[in-house]
Amino acid sequence: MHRTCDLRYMRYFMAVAEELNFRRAAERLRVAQPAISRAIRELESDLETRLLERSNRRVELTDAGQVFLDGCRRVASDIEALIEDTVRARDGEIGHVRIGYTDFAINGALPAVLQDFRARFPEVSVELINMVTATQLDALRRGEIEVGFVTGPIAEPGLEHLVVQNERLVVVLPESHPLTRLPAVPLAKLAGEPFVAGQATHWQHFLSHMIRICHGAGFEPRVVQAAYNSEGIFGLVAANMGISLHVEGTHNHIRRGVAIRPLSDCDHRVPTEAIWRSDKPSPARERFIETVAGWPAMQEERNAHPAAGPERTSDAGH
Amino acid sequence: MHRTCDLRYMRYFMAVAEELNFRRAAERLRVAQPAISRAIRELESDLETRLLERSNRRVELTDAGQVFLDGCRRVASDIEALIEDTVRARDGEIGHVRIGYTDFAINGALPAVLQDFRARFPEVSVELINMVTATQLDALRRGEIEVGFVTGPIAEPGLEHLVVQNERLVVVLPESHPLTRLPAVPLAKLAGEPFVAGQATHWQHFLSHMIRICHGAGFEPRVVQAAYNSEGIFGLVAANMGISLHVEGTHNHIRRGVAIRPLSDCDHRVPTEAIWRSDKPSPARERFIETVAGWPAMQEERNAHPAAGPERTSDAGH
DNA sequence: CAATTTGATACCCAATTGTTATCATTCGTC
DNA sequence: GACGAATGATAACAATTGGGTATCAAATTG
Repeated sequence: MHRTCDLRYMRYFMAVAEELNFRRAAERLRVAQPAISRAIRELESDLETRLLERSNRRVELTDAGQVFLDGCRRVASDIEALIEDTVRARDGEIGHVRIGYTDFAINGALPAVLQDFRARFPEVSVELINMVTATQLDALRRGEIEVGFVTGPIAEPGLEHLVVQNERLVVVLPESHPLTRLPAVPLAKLAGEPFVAGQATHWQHFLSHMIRICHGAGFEPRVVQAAYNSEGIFGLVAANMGISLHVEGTHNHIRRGVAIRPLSDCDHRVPTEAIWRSDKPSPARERFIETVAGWPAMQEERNAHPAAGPERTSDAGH
Repeated sequence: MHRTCDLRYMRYFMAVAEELNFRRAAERLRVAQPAISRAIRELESDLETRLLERSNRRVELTDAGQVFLDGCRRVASDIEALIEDTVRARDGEIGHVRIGYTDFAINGALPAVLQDFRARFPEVSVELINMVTATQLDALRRGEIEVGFVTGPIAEPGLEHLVVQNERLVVVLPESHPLTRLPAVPLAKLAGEPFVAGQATHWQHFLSHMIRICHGAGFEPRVVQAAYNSEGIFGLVAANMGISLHVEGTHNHIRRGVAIRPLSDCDHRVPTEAIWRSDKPSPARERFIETVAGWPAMQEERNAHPAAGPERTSDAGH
C-alpha cells in the first residue's frame, strides 16, 4: 500500500499525461490498458490527490497533476543522469584522485603527465599534495592519497609501483669552487669535501642513494649542514657552506651562485616511482595510472633504459 | 529485468550505504537480510556496476557507489518535495490564477482582496489582466482567465458568480455646470442634457444600467460623445462636451475640472461580480474565491444591503 | 579450535503487476 | 434518434516480483 510513488507508476502517469488518453498511453508503454487505469488509481490513492480529471470521453490534468507531471519529468531525467554518472564513475571518467609528489617528481615528468591526464579526463578532479617520500607512504596506508610520486626504490607489500623517471646524479657546487673548472667531476674528488644534504628524517630515501655511491668511491660523506628541501640545499651551497649531490632534473631549476656538473665516473640512477595500494582500487586512480604508464615520453625512457625502465610490479587485478 | 532503478531498491541501497552492514540495514528497513542481498545484486546487475565492495567481514562503497548514493539521496529528497508540492497544489496552496478586472473593480474592493489573498497564499502567483466585461466573459470561456471581475448582473449557464460590490450611481458634471450648485441631483434634471458615455461595444453592461434608470425617469439619454474608458469619459466631461453617470467608487479618482454629485432620487445599484466557470475547478481558484467571499469588508456590505449582497449562485461542487 | 558474525544462496510463499473479457457511457453518423 | 465506435472502469485470473525461512561458507573472536 505504501509504494509512495513507484517509478514505474510515475512513468505510466507521464505517458498518460502526455497522451491524455489511456489507450494510447498503454500502447506506447506496451502494456494493456487496464494496467494503466489501475496504476493511476493507486497513484491517486497514495497521494490522496486527483491527478487526472477524466470523463468517459476526455482526460485532462488537474492543477496538482500538472505539478506532479513536472516533478516526474524532473525526477526521471535526474535518474537518467544519475545512471549515466554512475557508469561514468565506474569507468573512472568522473571522480577524484589525490596525488602526493616529491620535489624530484615535480621537476621531472609529473607536470606533463598531469596535463595529459587532465586533458583526457577533464571531469576527474586532481588534488596535488607536496610530501616527502616517507610521508607519502604513510598517507597511502591511511588512504589520504590514492597515488604517490616518491623516490625509489620502494618494495613494500601491498603497494604497487611504476618507475616514471630514472635520473643520474649531479654535483652541486658553489660558483667559486675549484671543481667547477672541470666539465665533469670524478666522484673521488668529493672525498673530504663538506657536504650539504637533506635532513635525515625527511630525505632518507635520497640520502641512502648518496651514501651508497660515496661508499662505492671509498669515502664517507662528511655532512656539515642539513636542509629541509631542495631550495634550502641550493641556498646553503650558494652560501659556500659545502657541496651537494642532486638529481639531474634539477636543471629545470637554475639558482644564482650555484654550478651544476655531471659525475664523470658514476652511472648510478635515482628512480622516481608512482606508487599506490594494491587494494582499494578506484576507477579514477586506474585511469590515472594508465595515463602514467602510457605517457609517450615514458615509453622512450623505458626503451632507453630497459633494465631500470618503468614496469608494473605485482599483477593483482590487471 | 528492466527495473532501471526501482525506488525501493534505491532506498535499500541508501540504507546499506549508510550502515555499511547488510544486517543492520535490513533491520532498519524491517525486512529480512536476504532481501537486501538480492536487491543490491539486482541493482548492480541492472547498472552493470559494482556499488559495494564487500568481503565476508567488511562492506565499503566503490567510487561509483558513492556517486550513486549521492544521486539516490538527491532523488529521494526530490520525490519527497514533489509529493509535498503535489499535495499543496491539490489544496491550492501553490499554483497560478489569472484574473480579469474592470475599471470599476480596480477602483473598488479588488485591491484589498488581492492584498489579502497574496498574504494568505504567497505561493500562488496572481496574473492581473485589465479587460471590459464582455472580453472577460470570452476569456473565461476560452480558459484564458480563471476569475473575472465584471459589471453585473451576469446570468449565464456554466458561470458562477459572487457580488463583490454594489454601487450607487453619481452624476459627473463639468465644474461650471449649473447643477453643481445642488448637493444632490434629481434624475429628471438630466433629461435633455448631452451625455458622454462609454463606447457601446465595450461598455454595454454599464450602459444598460444607465439607460434603464433614465427610462425609469422618463427620458432617453442623448449620447453625444463616446469614450473607451473612464479616463476618457472624465476628460470629455471636463472639456464641457456633456455630463455623464458613473459609479460612486470613482471618488478614489479625482479629476480637475469635474464635479461629482449623488443622485437624490435613485437608489439603483450597479453590481460588480466575481465570476468563474463552474466546470474546470482549480484549487488555487477555489482558495481565491473563498478569499473573495470571506473578505471582512464584503461581509459588512452583505449585511448593509442584504437583498443585493454577495452570494454564490448555483451549488455545483460546494 | 569452537562460537559468533557476516553476506550469499536456495526454496517457497505472498503480494504486486499484467492480461483477457466485459461493461457503461459518450460521441459521431446516418 | 438509433446504432456503432471509442473510451475508461472493473472483475477474474495468470505471471512475475519481492519477501521470508533455513542454511552455508568465510572471517573474526575468545
